[in-house]
Amino acid sequence: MCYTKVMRFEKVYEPQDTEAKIYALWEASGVFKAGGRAHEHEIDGDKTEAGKQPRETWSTVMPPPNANGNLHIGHGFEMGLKDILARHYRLYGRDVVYIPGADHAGFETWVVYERALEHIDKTRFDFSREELYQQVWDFVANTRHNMEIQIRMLGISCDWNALTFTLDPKVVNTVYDTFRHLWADGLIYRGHKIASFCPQHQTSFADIEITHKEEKGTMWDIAYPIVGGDISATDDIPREIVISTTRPETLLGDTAVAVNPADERYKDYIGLEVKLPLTDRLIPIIADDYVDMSFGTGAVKITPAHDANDFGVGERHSLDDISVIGVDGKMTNEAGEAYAGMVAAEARTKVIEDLEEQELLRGKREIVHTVGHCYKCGSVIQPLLSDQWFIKVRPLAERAAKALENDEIAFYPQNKKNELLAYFNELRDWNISRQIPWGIAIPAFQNVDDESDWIFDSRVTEESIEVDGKKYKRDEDTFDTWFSSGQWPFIVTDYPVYAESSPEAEATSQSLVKYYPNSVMECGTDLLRPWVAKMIMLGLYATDKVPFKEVYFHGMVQDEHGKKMSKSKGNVISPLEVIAEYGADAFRLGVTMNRSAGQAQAFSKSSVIAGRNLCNKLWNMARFVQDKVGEDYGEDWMGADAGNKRDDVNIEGEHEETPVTELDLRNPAEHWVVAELNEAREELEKLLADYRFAESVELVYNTIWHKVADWFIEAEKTAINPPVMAYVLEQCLKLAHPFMPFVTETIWQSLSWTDDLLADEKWGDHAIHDNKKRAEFGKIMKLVEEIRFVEANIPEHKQKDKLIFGDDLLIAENAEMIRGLAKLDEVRPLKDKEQKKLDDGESIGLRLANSERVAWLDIDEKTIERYGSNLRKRVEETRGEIAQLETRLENEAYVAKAPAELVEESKAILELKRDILNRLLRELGE
RNA sequence: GGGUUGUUAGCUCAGUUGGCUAGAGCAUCUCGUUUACACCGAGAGGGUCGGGGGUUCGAGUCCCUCACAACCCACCA
Repeated sequence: MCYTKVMRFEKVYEPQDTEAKIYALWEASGVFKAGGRAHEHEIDGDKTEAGKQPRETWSTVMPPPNANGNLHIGHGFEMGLKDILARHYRLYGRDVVYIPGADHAGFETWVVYERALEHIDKTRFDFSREELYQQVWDFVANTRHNMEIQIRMLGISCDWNALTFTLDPKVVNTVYDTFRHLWADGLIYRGHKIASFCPQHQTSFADIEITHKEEKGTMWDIAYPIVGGDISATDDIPREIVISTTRPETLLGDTAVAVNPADERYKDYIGLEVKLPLTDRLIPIIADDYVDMSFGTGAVKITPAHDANDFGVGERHSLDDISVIGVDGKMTNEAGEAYAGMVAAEARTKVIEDLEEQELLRGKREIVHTVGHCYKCGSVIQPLLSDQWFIKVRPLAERAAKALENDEIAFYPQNKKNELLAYFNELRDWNISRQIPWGIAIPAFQNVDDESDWIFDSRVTEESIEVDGKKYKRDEDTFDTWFSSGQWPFIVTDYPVYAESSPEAEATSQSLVKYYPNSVMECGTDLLRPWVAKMIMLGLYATDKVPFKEVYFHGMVQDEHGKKMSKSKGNVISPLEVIAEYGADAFRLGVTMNRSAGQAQAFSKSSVIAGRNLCNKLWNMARFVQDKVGEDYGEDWMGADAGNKRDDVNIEGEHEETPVTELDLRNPAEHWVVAELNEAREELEKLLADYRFAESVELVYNTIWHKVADWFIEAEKTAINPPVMAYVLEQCLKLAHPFMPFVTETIWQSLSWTDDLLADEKWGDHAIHDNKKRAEFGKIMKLVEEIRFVEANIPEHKQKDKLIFGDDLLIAENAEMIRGLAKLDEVRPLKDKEQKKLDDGESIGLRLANSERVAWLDIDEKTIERYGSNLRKRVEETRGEIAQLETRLENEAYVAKAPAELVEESKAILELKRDILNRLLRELGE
């Protein structure tokens, strides 16, 4: 492995020039592999060696992005967040794995392929399942690795060796295992019931795949003539029953009319028969509680084959079901000659016309109702009676709910737990079969002589098989993609399922078993129900464990104006375009800043710009440090040939960074910066443990820019101390690396004294500071700020001032630093004659009163007067603050009830403010 | 019809358990070529925290209520 020094410090950081090279470096090194490079060289040694404890693991899996698609901004966000965590925990020496995935995207890809078929005037029905599968496979082959390249562009530190494709054999095998176990446990059944069909795609959907939209529609009142019965005896009761419907075409499949048993209006009708309009059939009038008396006419047509509720009614009353609409959305032969072959919408018009002709239409009104649509093509969903595979979901959902109630999984934000609980509590049986060929074939075969005889068999490539002398025909359906991806965490870690063998027995050196359950699942709120819920249910079922210990939901990234991004609106922002313009680090920072868990928020370009600026700032800081430290820096501990050694991996584990033990902190600024960096690191650890990403970015930004660059580097310019500068830079790079990996690594590779990879660095020991010295720098900062304030507030004041100090050791010891920071002409002690003037009560300049220092700026009286008005403003402010504090402390209830420290603090601040006021007044000569 | 979340500076958003002067980035204004950085430095302006009420010594934060917005769920024909 060769890390040739290819990087040079250009004036401006150009991410486009280096990102790909840096990623290649990482990937080749093996740092992203499960456990990192620890097992490859001696850093952590052999785990079996006595005394060595296995490192604590940290793991996460990627929601597999569509293998053939392009990453969208949500992917970039989600992967960026996980990458922050992965890199962060590597820095802490954890045994980390971030497992990538690639999704065959069953339905999505199928839709695209079907469209391509249309172009060559073919349909799916022209081919066998195998042919179609192979064709789709070839169709997507050339774009198969599209998104993998894009993940690299984002700098994601995932273990490519662990990459799992959703059609990999191990996925299929485990999915079959699960299916078989569910079957054996009686949780799989072949359901003859209403399923939601998309007539365009000719497949059924799960409830969750249907989008409901409010739409205007028409409700028709239709008269069904009553046949027979003795109701004719009374003339005032009409010989018809009027029902209301929005879907008159389904009337052809009616097998009853229902009324509420408690409905006085229809009491006498129950048990009678009506003639179903447009047909010759007689259907009964039945009573069922399901009917809402207050809605419409209080009488409902019952079409068991085309409405889920009606199906239920039909079951209760043993009604026939007649399918009048087929899977293609067209009327079937059952609908009668006049309608067969028409699409449902046409049939509706014709039915209305025919009813009108027969004078059976009694009313018509416009209403707004909700209609289910295909989430992909927008077609109106047809509820059709069909045979599908279902999972009895109650036992799974109840177990999952219990795990949630027992807090086995922590949720960020917390309220998502309740949302999920509500979902588990209302979840109904899950249709897991799909009528598309691109997916995992369902391993089930049906006895050709006995429709009800289904067997499990994984020989899905055989169209028919023979078992015990009986011939079986395979099911042509495939699994719902969520059924397989719901098993993702234990599939990708090869975790032994159904307790067939112990996890310990399975664990080999290459095994990822120890990474299950995952430390965290991080994904968008949109995946709560379709994915996270399924993973919890199936994870518990297959492994007896929750699949992850914590779940973090990020909110959806909207466009710059807070609108949902969608292709149809044309407001989609591509992460790749952002990266091309600003770099991957800037993208990652920008998208992470200003966000909180679970909250949908607008994409903010200005945040990306802020991120870009930070990269540049850090870059230039590094250039400066390298320049001051010199090319030879580090030779004394790396050996004289250090410069040449850069060309090889430093596998001897020698010092690759500034040895902390050799650090000699020489001035207050150095003590201060060391303390600030130590605190930032501790704070960062806490923030990330709570998944407070935005605040973490802010912390890093603020530390690097407003602490290290603005104060430490500026202070250091007056007294260069190479080891400390180098150390501070290294700490900054480590602090920032999880958030902006490319620029920090590029810098690491460009510095003369660092070696190996920043991505494989650990937080080592940190330097020790002296608190008193640190506090001194705080005082120096206050003084400098006051000087800057004074100078900025004197109109037309351009000269460089001198600072004169009296009996003030702090200024005396740090005169040069203060001069540099405040851009003063000179900092010098009081001269005798000035002391005399002071003794005589004369002015020697502007007394700096706000910072508790004995010091003056040599400004003449006229200038001081000009400054006076500003000073008076400050006096007023201070008086206001004092008044506020006094009022608070005079409030007996406050003093009695507020915590003692708070009261003490208030008192202390009051003292300080009074002191400041006195000085200000003195400055003004009042 | 139910449920959830939100409404804080011009814009995009932070603000964990109520604690005193509400923060950041970007934008704006003034000044500044100074040993890295104009993708820069120094300084400044800008908020009655959606309206109203309540609890509390103290409310952006808790409670009630109203308004508006977004999202999710739902079998009303």
